[in-house]
Amino acid sequence: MSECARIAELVDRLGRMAHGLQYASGLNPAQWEALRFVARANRYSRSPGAIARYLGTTRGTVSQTLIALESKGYIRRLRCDVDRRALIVDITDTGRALIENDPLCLVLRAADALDCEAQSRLADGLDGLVRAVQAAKGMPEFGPCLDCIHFCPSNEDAESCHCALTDEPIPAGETAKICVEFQAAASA
Amino acid sequence: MSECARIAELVDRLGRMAHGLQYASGLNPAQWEALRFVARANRYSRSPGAIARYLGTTRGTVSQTLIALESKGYIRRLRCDVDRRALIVDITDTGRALIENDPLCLVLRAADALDCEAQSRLADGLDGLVRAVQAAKGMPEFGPCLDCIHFCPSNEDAESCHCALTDEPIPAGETAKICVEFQAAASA
DNA sequence: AACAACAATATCGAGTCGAAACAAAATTCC
DNA sequence: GGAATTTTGTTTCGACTCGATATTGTTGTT
Repeated sequence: MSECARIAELVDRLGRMAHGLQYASGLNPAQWEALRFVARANRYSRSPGAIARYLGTTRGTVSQTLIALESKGYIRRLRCDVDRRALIVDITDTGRALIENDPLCLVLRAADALDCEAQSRLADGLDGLVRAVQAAKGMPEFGPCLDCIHFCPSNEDAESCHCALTDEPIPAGETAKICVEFQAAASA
Repeated sequence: MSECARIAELVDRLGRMAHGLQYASGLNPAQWEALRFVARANRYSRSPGAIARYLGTTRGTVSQTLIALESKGYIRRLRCDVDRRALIVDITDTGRALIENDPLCLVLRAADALDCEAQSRLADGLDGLVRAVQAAKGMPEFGPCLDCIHFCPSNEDAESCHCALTDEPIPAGETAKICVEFQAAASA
């Protein structure tokens, strides 16, 4: 069997395992994935539509996933003042506490056992795969402001970076969060 | 962010992508995964129970998945003569043809773009992850007869290997198939 | 100001999932 | 040999997913 076929099989297997692990704490995989995203996305990206694009699913499905998460008390859905069609999703304290018990931490701990060198090689390999498939299927990229082409770091003060797209300042705590509008900057 | 957390995130993302890709040709992810397994498993491992263990799901779910696959004409379910509770699942010619269009081949082609060295490092890294998580969750391993502790290669003739567990001969075409009873042989 | 085009989300029906209850066949234990 | 136990697959049920359609809000044009 070629190395490629082995990789495809392992990806399949790992995906299935990750899927199974995420039936935990009364949530299902889609709910865990949405909650995780909400915890890591910046305020422009916490809408049902953006979540759907990130998860590669439909807005209808996300709508129901979020209703389920809200009824369990892990998120809040607030009507946006500027655009009254839109919803802004926020994680609650209970939700943040739940994330601490993320079932995928098991994968994380498994990765922890590898040596440093192997870790970064594995991460790079995975990253290449993800990018290649994303490109092949025309999926959006998503990434943190820090690595985005629209990110303008401030010269004077790390507190006052801003986004060239929205022309708004980016609070210090938000620069590492995921954004819908992400476009990879030039270098790797 | 630590390298480990990046790995966990990429695994999550890759899993979600694989999930989404598998809504294709009128099947869903569970059906693709079951069909793929049936195509690769030896005759002792093509039962609903074994499929459930492989996929990390329940027998009830697999039962329904198989009924769906049979109604679409991709598999057959035959009552076993020896144990009349058991079913043996067989892939049909239509099913075999469908597998040629496996949506996960996209991942395979993405892996193809990597250079040889990177491929085997990625495969080894993934393999380590899969094993670690399997061990942590007490999941069964699954593997081909060739790498199994019960496999007895024949001295005289490659045609007549046999299994020390069932004490039956293993046809030549079956030695690379996946088995429920798999136990990894000593060396890596 | 009216109207059309567009965008964000909600709703609905068909199909699926996991868990638990169930039935049938095989095995174990007296 | 026969009752209890285990194993195997199915059925049922409530919750969820998916994709299509409907609803509601926004924006641009005349």
